Amino acid sequence: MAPSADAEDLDRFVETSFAIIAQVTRVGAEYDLSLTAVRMLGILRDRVLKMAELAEYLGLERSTISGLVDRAERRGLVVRETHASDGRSTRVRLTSDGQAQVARATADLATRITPIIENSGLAPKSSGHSSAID
Amino acid sequence: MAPSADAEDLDRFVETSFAIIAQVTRVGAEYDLSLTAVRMLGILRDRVLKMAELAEYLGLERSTISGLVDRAERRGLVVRETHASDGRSTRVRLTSDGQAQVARATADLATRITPIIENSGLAPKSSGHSSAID
DNA sequence: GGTTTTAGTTCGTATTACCAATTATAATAG
DNA sequence: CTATTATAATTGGTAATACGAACTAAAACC
Repeated sequence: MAPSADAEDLDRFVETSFAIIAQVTRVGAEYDLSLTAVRMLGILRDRVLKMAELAEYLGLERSTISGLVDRAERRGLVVRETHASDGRSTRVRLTSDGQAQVARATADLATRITPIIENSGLAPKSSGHSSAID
Repeated sequence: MAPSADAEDLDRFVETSFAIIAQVTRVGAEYDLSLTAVRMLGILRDRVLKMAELAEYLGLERSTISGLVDRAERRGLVVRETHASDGRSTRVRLTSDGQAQVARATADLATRITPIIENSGLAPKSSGHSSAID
C-alpha cells in the first residue's frame, strides 16, 4: 500500500511545498492578501465557521483570528453573523465579493502551480479522487 | 512525458502543501523560529550567500533580510562576514550551532511529514534522484 | 575627481501572531 | 433564582515580519 518515501523524496517534497507556498503568497499579494488570509478564505469557500473553529483549522490563537477577520471584514470579503441561540458565538461567512475573489485567485493559482508539479519529481497517484482545498 | 495533473490534483497538491507548511511552521515554533527563518536556515545549509542573494532566494526585499539576519545573528545561528575585496558585500554563513539546530529540525520534520505524504494522493515519481532542500 | 551604481541598513507603517486580561453570554450549583 | 464557573470572542501590549523610501558606504565608470 503506497510506495513509501525515502529521505530524498521528503527533501524534494518540502522543497516543492515551499515553491508552491511561494506562489500562493505571490498570487495572494496580487490581491493584497497574506498567506494566512488566503488560507482562511480558502477554508471558508465551502463552510461557515465560528471564530474558534477558524482558529482550530488554521492552527492559530483566537485572538489572531479576531484581527484577521477584522481586516477581511473591513474589505468586504467576509461578514460576521451572530448566532441566533448563542449570543457569544460569531460565525464568519464569505460575502459574494469574497467568493468572487477566491474563485479568481484559485484560477490564477492553478496556472502557476502546474509547472511546479511537472518539475517536482512528484506525481499524482493515478486517480483516487476526493477533492476540496482546505 | 509525466502524466500531467488535473484540477482536482492541483487542489489536492495545494492542500497537501499547506499541511506540510503547517508542520514546518510547528517544528520551527519548537525552535522558536518563524517559517521564514526556517526557510533561510534551510537555504544556508549548504551555501554561503550575500544578503541580496538571500533576498532573491526567499523572494523578499533586502530590507526584510537585514532584520531577519539580525535576529538570527543575535541568537548565534548565523554570522555576517565582510567580503575581502568588496567592502559593500556581506556574506551570511551558518554557525556550527546553527548547523546543529538545522540538522535536528530537519530530522524532526521528516517524522512529521511522512504520514502527510502517505495520505496526500501524491507519490514520488519512481527514482529520479537529485536532492537538496532549498 | 565627480557622478552613477551597487550593497546594505535604517526608519516609519501595517500586518501577523502570541499571551494575558477583559467583556459578555451561557450553563451549572446551591 | 442568584452566584459561581465556563465558554466565546475581543482588547491591549509586545515582538517579529514585510514593505517602500530615504540614507550611508563602497565600488565602478567616465
